[in-house]
Amino acid sequence: MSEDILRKLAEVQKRLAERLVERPLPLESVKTVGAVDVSYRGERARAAFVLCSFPDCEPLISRVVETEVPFPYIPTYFFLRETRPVLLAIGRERPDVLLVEGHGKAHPRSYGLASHIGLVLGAPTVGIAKRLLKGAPPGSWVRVGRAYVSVGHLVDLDSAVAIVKALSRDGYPLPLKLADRLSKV
DNA sequence: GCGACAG
DNA sequence: ATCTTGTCGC
Repeated sequence: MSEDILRKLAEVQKRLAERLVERPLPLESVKTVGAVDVSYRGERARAAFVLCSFPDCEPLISRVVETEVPFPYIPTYFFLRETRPVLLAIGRERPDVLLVEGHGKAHPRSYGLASHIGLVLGAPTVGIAKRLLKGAPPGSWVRVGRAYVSVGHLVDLDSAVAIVKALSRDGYPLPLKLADRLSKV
């Protein structure tokens, strides 16, 4: 992937970031939560989606899909690689809020995978990552157990943190652990 | 040469 | 993420 292309993609990320909306998502309005994670087998990606009740995390629906991944993994351009498998796994399901394995606003250009998925679906998303990215804006994330939480779309950080805290089991959101396990079968 | 490195 | 054995610690 050429430097020129990446430079242009970076500009696209900055432009799309301006369209993200941050607003409260009352816990009382959250009845279901979704989670997506992706694993790899060579050139193939295996994405798993799990729909759970909130906040008790009872699994309601799950789906596992496998697809080609045309893009390599490039830090801060992660969305290029995982958008397709993630969207295929989600299908037509529309949880009240979706947890995505990867950063949201906690990104050098405030536009991680969780932000992109939220914008594409026009649905509330929260970014969850195990490690912090260097250029993340100060105050764009909060640590909940082992997870770094940041806003994706249609939710604010306070709401995102409250939601993740309610789903956290042994230091990590349970729905994501379920999706992670499913993707690795 | 040095630092950074979501998954 | 994935490749991979034993090993340290609670």
